[in-house]
Amino acid sequence: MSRIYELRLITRVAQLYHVDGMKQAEISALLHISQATISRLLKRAEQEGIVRITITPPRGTFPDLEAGLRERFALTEAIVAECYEDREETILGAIGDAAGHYFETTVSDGEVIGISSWSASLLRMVDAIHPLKRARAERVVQILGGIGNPAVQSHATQLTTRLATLTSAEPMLLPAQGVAGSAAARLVMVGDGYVRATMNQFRRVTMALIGIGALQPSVMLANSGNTFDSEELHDLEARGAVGDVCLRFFDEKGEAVGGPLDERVIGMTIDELRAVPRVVGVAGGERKVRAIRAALLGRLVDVLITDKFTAEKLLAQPAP
Amino acid sequence: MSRIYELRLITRVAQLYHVDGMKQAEISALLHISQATISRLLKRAEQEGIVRITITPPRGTFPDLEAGLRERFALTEAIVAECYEDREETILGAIGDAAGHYFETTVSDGEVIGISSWSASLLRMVDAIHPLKRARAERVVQILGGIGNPAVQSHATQLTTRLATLTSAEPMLLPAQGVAGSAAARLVMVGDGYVRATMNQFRRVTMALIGIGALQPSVMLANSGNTFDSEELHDLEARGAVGDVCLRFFDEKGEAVGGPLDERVIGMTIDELRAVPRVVGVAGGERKVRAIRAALLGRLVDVLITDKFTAEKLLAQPAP
DNA sequence: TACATATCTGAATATTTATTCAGATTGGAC
DNA sequence: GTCCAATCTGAATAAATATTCAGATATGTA
Repeated sequence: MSRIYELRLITRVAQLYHVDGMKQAEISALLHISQATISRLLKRAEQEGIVRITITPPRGTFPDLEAGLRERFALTEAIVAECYEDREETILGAIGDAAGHYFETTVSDGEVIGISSWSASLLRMVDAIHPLKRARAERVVQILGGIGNPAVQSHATQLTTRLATLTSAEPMLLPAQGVAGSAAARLVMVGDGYVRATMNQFRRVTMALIGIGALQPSVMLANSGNTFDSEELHDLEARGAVGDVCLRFFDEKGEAVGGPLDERVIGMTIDELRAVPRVVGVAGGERKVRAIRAALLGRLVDVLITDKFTAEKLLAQPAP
Repeated sequence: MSRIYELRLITRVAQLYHVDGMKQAEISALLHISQATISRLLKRAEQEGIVRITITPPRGTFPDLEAGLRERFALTEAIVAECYEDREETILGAIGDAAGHYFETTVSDGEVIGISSWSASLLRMVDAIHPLKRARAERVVQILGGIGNPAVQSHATQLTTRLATLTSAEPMLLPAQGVAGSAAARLVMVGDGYVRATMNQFRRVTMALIGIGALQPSVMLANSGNTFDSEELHDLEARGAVGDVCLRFFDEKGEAVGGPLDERVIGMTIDELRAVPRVVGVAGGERKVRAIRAALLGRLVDVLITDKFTAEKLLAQPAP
C-alpha cells in the first residue's frame, strides 16, 4: 500500500545525499531513520531509476573506441589518443604523448621495465616523459639488441638510457645487434657477459614497452641495418607473417611463424614476452593496422596505446 | 600539457566506478594508480562535470513543493501527498495515509508521543498505521482534553488509546473537556489526579502530533461541544485570530492571540508545544490554508504533512 | 491454524572511501 | 640561480558506508 510513500522517501534521501551532499548519518538524524536504512534506500534509489548517473566524456576522449578495443581483443586497457590527421608523423606525436602520460602515471616503485628498440613510437614516448616523477623504477632493461648503423644507433641506446635516467633506474643495455648475421654469430654475441646479464633480466621484467611493426620495415629499422633481404621477407610473407614485436614475426592470428630468422634475433622471445605481467604496445598508423590487429588477436599485449584513426580501423572489420 | 590525458583518465575511472561498479581498490590495481588518487579523480569527475547525477522524482511525489515549503517556512521536513481531487474528504484520506507512513517509519524506540484530539486528520492517520511496528514508544500522551458530547466522544479517547496500542506504549489520557465552561471550572478539572499526571508529561513529549484548525470549527469539533459561541468567535476574529492548534488561537503571523479563552482550555499551551523537539502538523484543505500558513509562519510545527493542492496554495502567495 | 520461508529492521561490525600527513616537486618572485 | 608558497603524491589513518547478524514480523502453504 505504501509504495508511493516509500518512493517519496527514497527520492528525498537521494536529494539530501546527492544534491545537498549530506552524510548518511546526518540524514539519519534529520529524518529519524537509521543509517543502515538510509544506505539501503540509496541503493534502492539506483535500482528504481530514481537516481541516474551520467558520464559525459570530454571532447578528445574516446571511451567507446577504448571499450570496443578492450572487449573485442580482451585487453586489460586501451588508450585512444586524439589526433588531427591520419598521417604517420602526426599519429606518432599523439600516441607518443599519450604513452608518456600513461607511463608517468602508472609506473610503480621498484618495477623492472623492459623496452624494445628501433621503435619510433617509443622514442616519442620517452621524449614526452617528464624528468623524474616520484616513482623510481628498479631498472630499465633493453629487450632487443640495439647495435646497428652508427647513424641511427644512438636512438636505440638512448631509448634505454634516457628512460633509466628519467626513472632513476639502472639501465641494462643489450650491446648486440638486433639481428645477427647468422645463428652462429648470435651464439657468439649471446656468450658475452653483458649480453647474458641483460638477458637474464628478461624474466624479471614487470612492464614491457614495445612497438608493433608491420612486415615492411620502418624507415628507421631499415636504416639501422637490422633487417632482412627481400628473399627473407618473401619467405616470411609466404609463411603468413604480417608483423612483428621485437623482431619476432607472427601471422594474421598473432601466432609466431618461427623459422630460421628466429635463430638470429637477439632479444626477448614471444614466450618470454607473454610471461611479462604488463605488456604495453604503442603503435598506430594505416601501414600497421593489420599487424596491430594480429598482435591483439594473439594476445601479445595487455595494454594498447593508439590513435583514434587506427582504433576505428581496428574495430571496422567485424569480429572474427 | 596533459589536461586531455587527465580528463581521459578521469572519465575512465568514473566509468569503472559508476558504470561497472568496481571498488576503488580494484580500479587502483587495474590501472596501477593508488586508491587515494582514484578517490581524488572521482571527486574531480564531479567537479569537471564529467559525472552528473540526475534525480527523477516518481509520479505522485512532489519534491519541488516540499522544498518550497521547507525553504519558505523553515520547516525541518515537509511531506506533500498525492491527491486526486481538492475535496476535504479526499484530502483527509491522502494526508492521513501519508502521516501514518511518516509516523511508522520515523518513530523511534522510547519516544513520548503527544497527540491532540478532535482532529479528523489525526484520526485518519491513526487508522492508517499498521499494528505494531518494531519501534515501541514509551507512552502516548493526550495533549488536549477529550471529553465532550458522548456521540463523538469515542473519537477523542480512541485516538490516544489506539495509537498507544499500535506502538505498545502506555496511554496517558486527559480525562477532561477540551474547553471548560469557565476558568474556575478548568481549575477544578486540572486539580484531578489523572489530569495532573497527564499534564506533567507534557514537557517530556518528544513528538507531538497535531492538527491545525481554522477559526471556523470543524464539524467534529462543533459536534463535540468543545467550542465557542458566535460572540466568542467574533471576539477572536476581532483580535486577529485565524486558526488554532490544540485550541490555542494565533493570528496571521502565527502569534498567540491569548485572551480569556486560554483560561478555559485544558491542554498544551503554545509555549509548551514550542518546547517539544518534533512537532508534526497534519492538515490540508482550502478551508484551512490561511490557518496553516499562519501556523507555519509562527514556526509552530517542525514537520508539515499536507496534500498537493494545499501545498500549492501555501506557496502561491508571495513570501511575506 | 500452524508452520516454514521470505523480509524487514537496527546495532554491531566489516568494508570502503576520504583525508591527514610528511616528503617531494613545481613554478614563480626576486 | 635560490628561495618560498603552492601543489602533488602514497601510506597511514580517520571517516563514512555497506553488510552481517540476530530478532521479529509478514507471507504463503498445507
